[in-house]
Amino acid sequence: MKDRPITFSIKTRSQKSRARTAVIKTPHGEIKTPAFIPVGTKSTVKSITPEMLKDLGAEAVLSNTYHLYLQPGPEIIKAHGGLGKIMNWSGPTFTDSGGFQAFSLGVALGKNITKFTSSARPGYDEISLKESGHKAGIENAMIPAKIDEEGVMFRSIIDGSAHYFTPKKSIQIQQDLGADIIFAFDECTSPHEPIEYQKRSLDRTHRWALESLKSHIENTEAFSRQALFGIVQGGRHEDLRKESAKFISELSHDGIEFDGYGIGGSFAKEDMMTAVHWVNSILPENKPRHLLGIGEPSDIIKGVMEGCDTFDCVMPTRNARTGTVFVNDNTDTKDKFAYINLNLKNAKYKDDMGPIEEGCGCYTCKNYTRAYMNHLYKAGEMLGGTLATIHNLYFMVQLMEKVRREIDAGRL
RNA sequence: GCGCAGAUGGCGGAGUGGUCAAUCGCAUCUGACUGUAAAUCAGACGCCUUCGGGCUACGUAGGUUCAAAUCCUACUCUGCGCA
Repeated sequence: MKDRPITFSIKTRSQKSRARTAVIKTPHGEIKTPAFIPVGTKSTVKSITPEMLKDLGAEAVLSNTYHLYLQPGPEIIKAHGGLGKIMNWSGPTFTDSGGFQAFSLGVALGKNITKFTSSARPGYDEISLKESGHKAGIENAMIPAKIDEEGVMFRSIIDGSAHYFTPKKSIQIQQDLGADIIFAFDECTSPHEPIEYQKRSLDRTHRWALESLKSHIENTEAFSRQALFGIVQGGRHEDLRKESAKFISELSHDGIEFDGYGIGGSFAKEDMMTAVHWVNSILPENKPRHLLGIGEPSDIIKGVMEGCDTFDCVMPTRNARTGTVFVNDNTDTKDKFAYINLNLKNAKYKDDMGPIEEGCGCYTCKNYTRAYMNHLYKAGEMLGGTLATIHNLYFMVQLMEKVRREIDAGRL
């Protein structure tokens, strides 16, 4: 394993938890970890420019293979010189493999299912599942993602055309897209699948991991400039999670292993960190661990303490567009990371002359009032989404900076 | 003044004898959002309720009918046309 495109240098290891601070060096710059990676699915972080993204302090962007494959197509991105070039983002980039879409466009579609279940409300999910699935009126034959042993048959969400994704295909597309860090093709299972299915799926994901690794190594040019992360699955089951962590961390081809690891899949919110704990007990410490699709600030803190280094999530950007912003809660003296959500569309903000968050250093808070934000949403003006996205991402950046400070100071 | 058309919930606008507290859209209020089919989606939206139901409503006032937002009469108002 020499001359890999990324390096991972640990700076501080916490004595109190599994947290660590480190730096991931990529061909396009450094990422100080723990870090939050904003999601720019279709090669744009929705509603903001790369300059805004840079100004608010973000260090990297994560895009999606499936979406970019369908539109504009990998050849167009390649012709521009890659993902970073086409979107005018000079920093590090990640691409997700499209494996998550096997879930989000498959069993989850239209059914109000997320990757989280709730063990606190047994039976609840099954009921809402049935009802909402019926309500969505999606015929089984029309489901836009169907999984078999070799890959996933996607029905384009744009024009209905059929596209078969295999691990090899996902990797080839990701090589064309040219992100610094790419992910193995996996299956994100629904939390509602029984253990038998989780088991079968895990075997499949493991086979796909090997194929992904082989496909990447085969392309020596791409291999030399792009790091590949393997993905651990296994749902909520201890044996499966541990088996997966062991398999993925030991997997090699021609003596070459993954450059880092993604932790994916479905959880119950209450025991997500238990699953992450099992996994990180096994994953090697000297490589970066990315917790896929997480999350909410409180979840990220837990993930950091369990030894995860990078995180991506649509929550800050999506919530911003739908009117919800994160605000630090300084009244909570016990939790230094306490925060609350404000829904700026609420009537109570229509004459609120204060900024989203008092003392916040973001562009939005320095220049605009809550009343203005409320007005923008009510009027359907897209600037509302833009300004709130700036605030929420700035919040995440500040949160991670604080997390790193706390770890370096030996307090986390 | 005459003729024609029309008056429905915050607004627009369906409904033309019972299944209408009244389709739908907008507005409003609230909630959701965790590897983005998401600048989206869901719920509430006359009043009261012990959530079974009860009450008041479709310009106003009468009338017909077992039953009226729907039919008849008068009135008020609005629009258009003619004087």
